[in-house]
Amino acid sequence: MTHRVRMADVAREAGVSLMTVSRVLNNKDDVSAETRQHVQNIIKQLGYRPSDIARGLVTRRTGAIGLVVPDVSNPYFSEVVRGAEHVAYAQNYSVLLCNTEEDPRRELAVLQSLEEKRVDGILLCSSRLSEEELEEAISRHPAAVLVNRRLEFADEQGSVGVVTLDDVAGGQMATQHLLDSGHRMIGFLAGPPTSHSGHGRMEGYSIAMTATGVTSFSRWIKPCAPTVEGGRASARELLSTYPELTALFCFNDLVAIGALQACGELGRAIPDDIAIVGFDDIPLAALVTPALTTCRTSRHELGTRAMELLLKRISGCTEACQEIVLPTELIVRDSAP
Amino acid sequence: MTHRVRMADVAREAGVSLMTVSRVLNNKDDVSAETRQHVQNIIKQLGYRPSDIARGLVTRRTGAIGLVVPDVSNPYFSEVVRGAEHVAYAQNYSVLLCNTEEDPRRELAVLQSLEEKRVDGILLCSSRLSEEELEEAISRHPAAVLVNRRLEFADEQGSVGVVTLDDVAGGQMATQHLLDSGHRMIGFLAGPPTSHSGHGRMEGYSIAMTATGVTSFSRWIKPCAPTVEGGRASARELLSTYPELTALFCFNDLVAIGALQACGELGRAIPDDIAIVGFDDIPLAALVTPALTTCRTSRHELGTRAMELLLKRISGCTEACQEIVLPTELIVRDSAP
DNA sequence: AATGTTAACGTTACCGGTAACGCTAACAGA
DNA sequence: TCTGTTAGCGTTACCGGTAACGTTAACATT
Repeated sequence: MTHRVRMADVAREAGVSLMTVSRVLNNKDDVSAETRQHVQNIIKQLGYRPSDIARGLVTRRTGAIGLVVPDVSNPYFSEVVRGAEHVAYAQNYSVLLCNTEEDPRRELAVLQSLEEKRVDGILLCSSRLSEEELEEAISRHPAAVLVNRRLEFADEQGSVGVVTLDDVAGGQMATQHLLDSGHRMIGFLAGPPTSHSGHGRMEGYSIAMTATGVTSFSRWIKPCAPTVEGGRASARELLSTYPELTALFCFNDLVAIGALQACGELGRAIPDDIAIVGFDDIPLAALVTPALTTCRTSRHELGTRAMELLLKRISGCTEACQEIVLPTELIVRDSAP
Repeated sequence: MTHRVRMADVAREAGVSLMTVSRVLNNKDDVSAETRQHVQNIIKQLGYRPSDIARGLVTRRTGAIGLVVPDVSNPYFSEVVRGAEHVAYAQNYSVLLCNTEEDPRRELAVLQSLEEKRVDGILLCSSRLSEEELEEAISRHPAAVLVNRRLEFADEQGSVGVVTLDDVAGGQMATQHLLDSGHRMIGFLAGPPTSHSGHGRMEGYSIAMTATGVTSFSRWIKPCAPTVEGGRASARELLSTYPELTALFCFNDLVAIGALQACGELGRAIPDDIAIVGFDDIPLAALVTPALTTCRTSRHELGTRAMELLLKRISGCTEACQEIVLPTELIVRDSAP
């Protein structure tokens, strides 16, 4: 291979100017049908591929979206990614996937790198940045949408789009389900203290408990790592300290599965001794024994809606393109019938 | 925001030439320490970010890798992605993630788009393309590594890197484990007929069976979709047709879990009536009841090794940069003790 | 006939960087 | 004193496209 074929080669070979080739490539008018066909033949014959780089330099648009997630291998985010990717592809955008590996410094580095790549917009999932860092980062990008995180002080009107789950309603629904079954001593394995979703779910839990007249439940709230092991360890501790608990509401399904294991080890039968409710309805939730009662969240829809919102904002929509809150759905299975 | 700040702005503000700014940005010599510091101050003050687009146009390198997978939300691939992404990031490459959604036409489209993006190389996982299409696509890219797929006719020496699992050894090991436990009537749920991995695992199965003197086992081989539901349906059929089977070796863990469910429905106890072995050791494998005996494949390592190989090839390594075969490891749990 | 109009194409000036030189002053060595 | 070397910086020509104009010939209009 001596030289990559470029537009000038096509133009020379076809006996036309650069602009005619450009017009053919971009399906513009002002080209006769025969010339167009002829140029297309030459393009195919030469195996020419236009350079998005050169095009991007002059058009100031890259057709690329930066998609930032804490961890692709987390099934939660990988489904979000898939949804987002699907929508982007359908509208001829490409996706630059960036893992932060849950590291805020890396998140900042990644956001800077996306700036240098001149992406047309960013989709930022579950950002771990501080309010200031986040605002700064967003302001430096032409368009941005946050998933599962909101800005407290949205100082500039509509400077960013937001897509979240209705965690409060979800937490309330899950807790109410347990309350309706007669439970009153309900513990909450709250997930990471920094998680915004966790706070929302806790708020829903509190609302339901308070509304039913249960008080002094705050000692039954225990933070934990959002993993099977985290749930197992914290459930053991919580159930040992407060053996009177008859139910557990868990930050997510992984934690709930850990709680399942802990109950097994402590000889507490599910759901007879302890009822358990998770969150997310990951595929695993239906497969464990007993199957998990949980709040379903459509992660795929989270991704699609967020990407749709972002592309709209890139196209200039500012009103009615700011916030979307997705509902959750209670899925009743064996762990809390 | 009137105008994005560019290098010329920095140069003017700092009272130096463009090249001096460029040298500072790229950490080159021939700049005095004080000038360097001064320019860096101006850069920070102006919030300047160099344009990878413009840089890419002149250097002919983008620092981007195209990563093509059938489905990110498949936990198998999402771990490969994570491994690959980690290595790329560590070497200052960025990753363009592309989902083919298991569609060969979309795979072709994605590969063409990556050409236009002028990526420095591609990492292609479990390609569903035909031999010819694959060769063509690879030849059009500056560097390429295949994962879980090999070219039959590697006509050009070292035109592509390959990273695969030792499916044959894995299949043999899994089958041998069952044989060692005294089983002779061992069925094989083979996965999709088009899967290269499936073929390898079947070969390992055949070798072990034949070596132990078991013959006419080919009727016990049944293809199936690589999913829980696929495994369940095929296991039901296979066990109904050949109730004499005492063990099942499964294409992957999802299929094995489906088989688990089928056995439950048919009233066959595991492992007493039927022993089951899966493949991959996905996180779920340890969590189902009974826990799955399976062949562990390090998907993360598949990703890291493949990306390392690709980056080496991009750097010009052609010898000793062609093929890597990763071993598998038998993980014995309750489903086939 | 003179003057629009329009379809179909070509010219040129960038987009924002870097490579490859060129230049200059200061200092060393012969 | 003259030449060579080197540190430190500047000039210029691209990289491969597109936007914004020109241009031209054919035809319609007045």
